[in-house]
Amino acid sequence: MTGVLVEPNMDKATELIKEGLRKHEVVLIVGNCCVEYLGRASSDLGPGERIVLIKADGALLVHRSTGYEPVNWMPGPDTTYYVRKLSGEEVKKINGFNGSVNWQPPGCELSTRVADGVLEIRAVRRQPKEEVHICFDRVYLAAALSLADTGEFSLYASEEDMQRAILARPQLIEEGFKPISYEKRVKPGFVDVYGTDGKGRFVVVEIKRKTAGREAALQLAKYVEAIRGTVNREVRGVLAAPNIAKGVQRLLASLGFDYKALDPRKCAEILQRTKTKKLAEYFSKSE
Amino acid sequence: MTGVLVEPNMDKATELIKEGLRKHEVVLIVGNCCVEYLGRASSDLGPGERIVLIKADGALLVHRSTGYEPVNWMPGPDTTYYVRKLSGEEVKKINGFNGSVNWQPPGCELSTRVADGVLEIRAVRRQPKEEVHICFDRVYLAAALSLADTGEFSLYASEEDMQRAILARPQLIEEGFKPISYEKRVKPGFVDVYGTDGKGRFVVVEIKRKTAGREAALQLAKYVEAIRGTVNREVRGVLAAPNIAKGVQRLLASLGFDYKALDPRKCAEILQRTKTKKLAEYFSKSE
DNA sequence: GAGTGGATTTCGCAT
DNA sequence: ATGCGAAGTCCACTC
Repeated sequence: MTGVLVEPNMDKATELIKEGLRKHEVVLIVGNCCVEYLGRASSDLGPGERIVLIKADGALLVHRSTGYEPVNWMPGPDTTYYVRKLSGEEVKKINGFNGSVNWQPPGCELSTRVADGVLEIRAVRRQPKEEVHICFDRVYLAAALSLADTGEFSLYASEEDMQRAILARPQLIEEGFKPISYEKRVKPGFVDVYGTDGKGRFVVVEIKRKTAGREAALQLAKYVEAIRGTVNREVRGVLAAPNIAKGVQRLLASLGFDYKALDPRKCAEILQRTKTKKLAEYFSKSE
Repeated sequence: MTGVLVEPNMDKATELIKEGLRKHEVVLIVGNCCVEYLGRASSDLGPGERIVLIKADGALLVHRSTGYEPVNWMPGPDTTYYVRKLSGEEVKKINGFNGSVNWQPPGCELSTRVADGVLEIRAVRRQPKEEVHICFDRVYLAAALSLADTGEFSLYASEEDMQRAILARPQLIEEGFKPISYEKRVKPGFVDVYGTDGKGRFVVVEIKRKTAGREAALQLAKYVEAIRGTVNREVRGVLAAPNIAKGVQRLLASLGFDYKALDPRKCAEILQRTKTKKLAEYFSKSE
């Protein structure tokens, strides 16, 4: 951690903030401010005490005292970009800053200035073109933080995880199910998982990691119809989801499709217990 | 502002945090921590230095050093709920805390405890059932903040605002344009604004608050076709948007429709300058 | 309470 | 760069 100032005067606060921004540290400001936004929309926020967070990648958040979302913000620059090394033809993908990189990111610019006891912070972004202006007339707390954070983040049971779990253990759908492909391209979109059942019929599996609603059933119908138009064999539809919205069960039945309860946490557990492959590795030589 | 502690020991930090939570203040913690989430999904976040923000309504955010989004979070309790007054039958809608309310919200519970020099914060939510656990082994900065924030937030130029601006000042579309109705029901959906031009032809206006893409032109085409099928008069289509995607201009021309540049900020300014009515008030006696 | 649609959505991946 | 789809989306509104 670098510096914390409590009830600083504007000059001291500005100095700390400028230095923190220059070093790409995380800057934290609590104070009385107004905020203006111009860009994808326009907004004005009258005076009030707020928390402003400027992150190492230039992301800026203005938080009020309630609510999950910031009242105003500027996303960080798009930190995924390619760098062609000067000493060769190697192309490298860089995600975000890694501390040693000390060149300006292409997307976002932060600047500060003080005039008449008012601290103004401007964040400007080029793509899309937008600006956030913050004016502080009081600063209660200012901090420039050098956060060391290498902890790994794991999220279990995303939709892709559920796909992987099904490919790793096809009987999650039903005994005899054999996957042929995943993300199969059809006219209306992509089929989550595609395979055959114990009787050789084609099976289209639509996965939802949350309660399956009407749109899931209709999406499945689109895919099944699309495939029926291209193959000369019976095609079944299976909706795999942790649960199913009230009434959609009947819609599904009227469409002639099946529902298979599939718990994402269980998928997460399966993926944790069993050796997992990447999706592509399940079909190294198939369509 | 209530209290700020820099490099406090765990007991002092805990005391401040507990007191801040009890008083529904905004609590800010910077330190080394692990985070676990259980609920709609599951996640684990290994050790690292982060910023934790707990807001007055119980919303909890765990921010890493980069990115717009918190790595873990708990939304505030659903703060829109109904209270039936004991002294009568009146039913009142309450949105969030207003400081004087000192009873626990029904949605979320926060608790803290210290064991072996580790500060643990637990946030539990009932609907949907989920939990966030944060364990700090180091705290660099802890603050309990009483933020006075009554500033009004205004966002300009939603699509509805643009509708209102057009109804208030029809010449934004073109001289001679006379609105007949808004949100007119037709088979495929709703026409944003519907009216006549200076030569008595019907005009269908499709509004986009952002760059109009291909889908906007096609949507307009659907509406125009639908109306052509029901009336025996010429029907024009006008796409009103701040700008138009490359190539869509030509699509629009080939469909025989017009494009009218319409800046949402200008709409916002018009609505600010002119006395505004609610949408319905423009057509108190028409369909 | 559940469902529907919008967002200054953000974020990631593919083309 | 653009476009598409998912998200622990959140959030406001309607039924």
